[in-house]
Order: sequence, then C-alpha cells, then structure tokens
Amino acid sequence: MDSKRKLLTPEREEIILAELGEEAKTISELSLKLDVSEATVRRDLLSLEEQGKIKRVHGGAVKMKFSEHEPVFNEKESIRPEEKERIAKLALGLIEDKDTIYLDGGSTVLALAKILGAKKSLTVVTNSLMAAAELMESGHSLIIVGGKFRPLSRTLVGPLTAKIIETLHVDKAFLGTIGFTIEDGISTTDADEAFTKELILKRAGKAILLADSSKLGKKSFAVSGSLSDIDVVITDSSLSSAFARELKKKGIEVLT
Amino acid sequence: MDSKRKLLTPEREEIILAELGEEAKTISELSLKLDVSEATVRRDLLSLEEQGKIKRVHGGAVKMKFSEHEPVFNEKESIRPEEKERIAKLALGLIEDKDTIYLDGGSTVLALAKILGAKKSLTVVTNSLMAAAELMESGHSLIIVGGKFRPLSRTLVGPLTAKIIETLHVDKAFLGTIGFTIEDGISTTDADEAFTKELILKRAGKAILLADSSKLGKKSFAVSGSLSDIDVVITDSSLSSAFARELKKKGIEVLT
DNA sequence: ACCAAGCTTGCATAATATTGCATAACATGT
DNA sequence: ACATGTTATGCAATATTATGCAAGCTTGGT
Repeated sequence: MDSKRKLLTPEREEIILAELGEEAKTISELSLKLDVSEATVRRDLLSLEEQGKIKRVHGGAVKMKFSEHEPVFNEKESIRPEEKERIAKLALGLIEDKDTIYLDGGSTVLALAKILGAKKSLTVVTNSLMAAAELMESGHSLIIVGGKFRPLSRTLVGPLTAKIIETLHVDKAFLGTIGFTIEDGISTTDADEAFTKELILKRAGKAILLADSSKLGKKSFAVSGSLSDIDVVITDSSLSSAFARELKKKGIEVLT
Repeated sequence: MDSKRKLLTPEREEIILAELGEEAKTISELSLKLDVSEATVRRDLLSLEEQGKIKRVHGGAVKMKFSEHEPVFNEKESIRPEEKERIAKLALGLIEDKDTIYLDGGSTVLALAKILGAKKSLTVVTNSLMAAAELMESGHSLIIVGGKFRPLSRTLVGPLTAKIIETLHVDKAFLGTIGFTIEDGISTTDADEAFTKELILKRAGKAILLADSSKLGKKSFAVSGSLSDIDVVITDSSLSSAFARELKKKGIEVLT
C-alpha cells in the first residue's frame, strides 16, 4: 500500500475523500495512511473543509452529508449549478465558526446554505424559506425573518420584515440579486424584495454580494441601497476586468 | 462490535440514532455499546436534542416523532390521520372567504392547511413552516411570523415572534396543543412555543383549538393563557361528555 | 416522605488543535 | 548553475476541547 513516492497535495486530498466516503477517520489514521505528519493532515482537512467537502470534528473528520432530506420546498433547476457552487465555496471561506450571518434568497445564496454544514455553531438569519428548509437540521441556530411570502422567490419580504431585522445585527450578510450595476448597485424585480434587502444592508457588519457574471451590468426595476453599502462581491471568472477595476476603485473587494 | 479504536463524536451520534430507531435506550445501555462513560453519552444526547433529532427522557432517550428523514408530506406517522382530517374539516366550516386566519403548528392544524384550497382569498398568518410549505402555491396571501426556528415542531417561536404578531389582527386563530385541561387550558413542552401561542390568543378575534381527544385532560410543561381565551374546541367523538359539559359551562363551544 | 436512580455541575486530566517558526522542496529569473 | 523568493512540511510550545469522575441536586416510584 505504501508507495515510496511522495504524494502531492491534491493526491492526498483525493485519498482522504475516498477514505471518508466509507466512514469517519481520525487524524492519526490518515496520517499513517498518507505517510505525512498529523500537522499536514490537518492542513489538508482544513482546505477540504473550506471547499465544503468535509466537516472536521474533534479527532478527525467526516464527509459532508448531502442531507438528501425531503424537499420541503421543491427546488427548481438552477441554471449554472457549478458556477454557483464555486461562488458559494468562496463565500464559505469568509465565514467563521460562531458567526451570525444573514442569507438572502436566490439560488446562489442557496448553494451556500447547502454547504454551511462545514461550519460550527453559526446563527443563521434568513428570509428565504428554501435556505431555511436546507438548514432545518443543520444544528445551527436558525432565525427566520417574518413577513409577506413572495411565491416567486420563496422569500419573506416587505415592511413586516423590518420588525425583526431592525432588532438584529449580523456579522455578515450574503445577498443575491437580479441585476448589479456600478451606478445603481443591486436591483430586483420586486419593490418589497428591494425594501428587505435594503434593511439588511443597514444591519450587517459586512455585506457580501453573490452574483454570477450574468448579473453584472444588468439593471432591474427596484433598487436596494447603493453601491457603497456593499463590501465584497463574489462572482465567477468571466467578470470583465474593467468592471472589476471600477469596483475596486470604489473600495469593494472582488473575489472570483 | 469491534471496539478497535476510539469513535469520533459524529460516529457515536450516528450509532445512537440508529439504536434509537428501534426503541428507546437507557444511558447505561448506550454507554456500554459505545464504550464511553455515561457522562459522555449524556453530552451526546444533549447535542442531539439541540438538533431536534431525539428527545431525552429520564433514564435515556427516544427518537423524535417528527424525525428528519420522514417525508413531510407523507406525514402519515401522525397517530390518527382520519380523526385529524375530520377535525380539520369541521374547522374548515368555520372559515369564510376573505378571512384572515392564523395557523399554529402541529399535525392537526397541518391537516387543515391541506384543505384550505377550498376557500378563496384568505390571508393566512402562520408560524408553522409545514403549513407554509403546504400553502405556498395555494394562491392565498401568506404571511409568516418570524422568530427562532424550533426543529422539533418546525415552528417559529420565542420573543421575536412578538414583533410581527403584535402588529397584526386575525379573525380566527387555529391552534394545536400537546395537552389541554380544564384548570390550565392549553400547555406545551416548550416555553417559547407557549409564549407564541399566548401572543396569538391575544390578537385573535376567535380562538379555535384543534385537539384530538388524546390531548384532553393531559397536561404538559408550559401553559399558554387560560381556558377563557379559547372560544371553540374542535375534537373527535370520543370526548367524554363530562369534559364537554365543563367546557360548555365555561362558555366554550364544542364541536365533534 | 423516603429512597434509589438519574441528572447536572465543576473540575482535573488527557487528547487534540492551533500557532509560530525552522527547514526542506520547489519554482523562477538571471 | 546559481541565487532568491515562495510554498509545503514537520516540529514544538501553547491553547482549546473532550472526557471521566465525583459531589450535590432532581426526578420518579413506592
């Protein structure tokens, strides 16, 4: 079993994933198997956790359980699943254990909700029933913002959402959007939806926009806040460099 | 059982869940099986309870009835589906088109949510995500009360629910319960849940309790309001006539 | 009211994680 | 080939977490 040749990081990660496929493994088991120090195994596991592929626990790690629970709210097919997933993984890297975060509606943010199992002891506030369904059994503390239900996005929106949002503060807010431009910032098709987004922008320590590049430069009907409310934009690699430059000029961090 | 190495926390938890799937287990049984101290078993059980997966009882633990893997819509594990359905139909008769109603958690109220399609232009306020899922595409206007998510009942509970409930008024509130006695009225296992029930009782024109006869005379931990807050009780036919007489004496309408 | 069994809490200890740092391996440009 | 900066790895000191044990309190049954 033990090959002489030294294994590269991605090879080790592959093996780790395969091992974890069957059952949980301890650090020492993996260290022995891979013939590297436990410190290195920990670093590998850390990296895999950042990618949302595994969950570290005291003493070892387990594979992420794709909670294949019943679709309380059945899901529509998302258009670019792999890009959304990549964006979600970048967003995951911004979250620390014990954070209080806000999750907005939209399929990209939903992709983030699905991999939140990699973190511990989060307090998640959301207006998205899809995200809520995803997190029901995550073990994280879950707070749902009340309000009028908007069937199209399956989110809670409108003036009533202010009642709860205004009493809370979140460390990081992850928002989705329909359109995003330099001039107007984020915009959506529904005024109530925009209203709620604006509320949470004010209550968030850090506002993080998740938007695949198809949203950039597009403008929709109802505008929420301004560009200056956004701290970070996470998007995919087909972002034009001109757009990226503009954002950075405004002091917005860009991750791709 | 090859106890070759130390088990990781999630492994233990998984085994515990599997064991409980069959029947209730005592702490000492689990301690023996997992080869850890009883203190550790208790900590594991505590964690599982926080996740809403089990319920701890004196001497051991049992699996939660509303367990994660159970499909929401085939919630046939409800103990008496046909009686709940009959109760729901009676409740439906109290609802008029264009009413504003409140739906509480619990399987009996959920049965009512499932047949609300028979009515038109309702405004439905609820703290139950199960009911919300049911009504998502019903065409009725849907308002969800925000708050802390309680996995056990899949409802929103606690102080935050007050933020929205207190700004609303509903014509009729349909409540479920764990226990119902002449002395104390309705009672549940969770203080936050009780708190929210009490709130809605104050904001409802008419409070209607849906309770199959197994709930009557039973008393649980946390009491919500008093008997005088209830206007109507809908139950099944195996209600004792003595109990019915007591209720009528207090001015409560009884439907069976 | 009593007792035994079970629960909670605080604490000591062992196991595991994290961090900083030194070194080795690697890549890059000259 | 060499020097140089970068990354990966291992090691060790320190911090954190999990576990078991024991004292005191609570529960449930008689």
